[in-house]
Amino acid sequence: MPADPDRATGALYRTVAADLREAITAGRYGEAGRLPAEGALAERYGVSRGTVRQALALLRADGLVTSRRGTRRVVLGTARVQSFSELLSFTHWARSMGEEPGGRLESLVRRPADATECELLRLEPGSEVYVTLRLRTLSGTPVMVERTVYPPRVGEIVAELPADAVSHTEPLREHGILFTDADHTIDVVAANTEDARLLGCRRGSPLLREKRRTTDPTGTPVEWSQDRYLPGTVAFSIHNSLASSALSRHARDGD
Amino acid sequence: MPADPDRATGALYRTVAADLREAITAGRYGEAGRLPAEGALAERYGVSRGTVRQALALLRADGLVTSRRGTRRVVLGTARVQSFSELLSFTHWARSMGEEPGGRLESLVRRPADATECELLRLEPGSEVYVTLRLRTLSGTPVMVERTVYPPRVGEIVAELPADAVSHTEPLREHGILFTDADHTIDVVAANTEDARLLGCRRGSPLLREKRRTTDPTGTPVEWSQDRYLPGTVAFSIHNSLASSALSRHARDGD
DNA sequence: GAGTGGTCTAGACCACAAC
DNA sequence: TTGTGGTCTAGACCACTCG
Repeated sequence: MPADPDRATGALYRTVAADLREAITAGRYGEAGRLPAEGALAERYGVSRGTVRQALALLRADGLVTSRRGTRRVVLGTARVQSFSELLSFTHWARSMGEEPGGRLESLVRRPADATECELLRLEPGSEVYVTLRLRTLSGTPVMVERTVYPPRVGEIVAELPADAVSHTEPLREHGILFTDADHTIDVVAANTEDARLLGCRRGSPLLREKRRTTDPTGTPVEWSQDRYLPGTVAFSIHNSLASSALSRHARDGD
Repeated sequence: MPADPDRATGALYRTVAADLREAITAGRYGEAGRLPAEGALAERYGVSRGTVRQALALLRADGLVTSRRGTRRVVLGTARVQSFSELLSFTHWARSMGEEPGGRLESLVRRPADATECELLRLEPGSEVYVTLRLRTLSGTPVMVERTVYPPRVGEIVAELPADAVSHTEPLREHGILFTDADHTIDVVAANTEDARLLGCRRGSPLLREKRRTTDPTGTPVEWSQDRYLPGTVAFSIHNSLASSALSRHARDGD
């Protein structure tokens, strides 16, 4: 049973969105079919037009439907349902695909943060951070090396986890650490000696790198991570439109 | 003079959003400062609260501010302004960075579409497509190889362009071909013989690949492209939140 | 308890697409 | 000309955070 973020809260517009999403995925409006008018949907669901528009905004952001003044909305494609949580948690993601996630904590050290880390985690100079190095596997096969830097408040909790704990984001959530916003940067990097040893590839061979900075609801950074994937194991997908674009392309930015 | 998507239309909420974005970027609310309440902003701008909320939704989608029930919004970071058009057009993007975009059309052929292309461009089996191969440069240095497949309607226009035309999206816009939605997939691929020759790298060396399918306002596909970048030249950035996530991670998907 | 953002309503007018 | 989505308003109530 897949999680359904649209029904996460009791909000009416989420219910409407979930229902429409289901109908679209089931092909009930056709491949490139047109949706009913907003007014018609409002009547069908017994809600106001504003509520229907909130629901449709969710679907539009996901790239499920278009929206254009003057004409009905058109079905663009079918859903790629992946919750924010699935994206941040390797464990959650793997399980949602039916794969068995594994991992090994290679090291966990506590040390003073360097200048970059202080800036990214918004810490006072000289603060200590907790740094983890993990090897991640899918069904036993090495897939990714993960280097994460935690601020003290979060690192203290991570340090208490058993070394063989598979998921780390779940225990953190139970301790009241929430992940709500993330900035990702994706590029290619050459494997260093450590990467090569852990992943079983050659030093210098290419890896897909995702750098990620995650914050909690108050805007306080809770983690800064650098994940390196073996080529051919994963790909990242993004939807994008004239109306809303959270994706951008940058010239080379250092390490 | 940078383009300002927020002021693109005469919509009030875009004006408000542009103003707030400017204030945030100028640091007028501090590094992790709190925004005024929605009601206060409504009064300041002389608009209703609903309009203020529309404006704030734009900033939230860009990862500029948080939003949480019960407390004021918090400034998350400063703007990474990049329009949809900058993202799709190599030429537009390069110029916005102050670099000189260059390019060379290596080949343009017209041939029957294969099964994959028919599906992606939603064409009848046996339809013809136009396929281009371009080398893209920044200030004379090779950066990227671009292979694009166009449906007939679009390809006919591209085929008429002079071989030394730098931009292709701009002429297309003038011919009434609009780009409004795109799906991107990012991964790593090994350079083939052709890539290596054009980019001046070794065969088999890693390239950052972006696959992209773009549609117009009616949902009709207008291009399918595969761009391959030399490592260290570009990176892709995405913002993401519990409220809206257009990003997802996939297990290896074929070619 | 006071302040704040989240949700919902009912209505209005406009800009645009399509017939 | 008709129908559609885009924009805007004014007001209401609720859920939540914080002191």
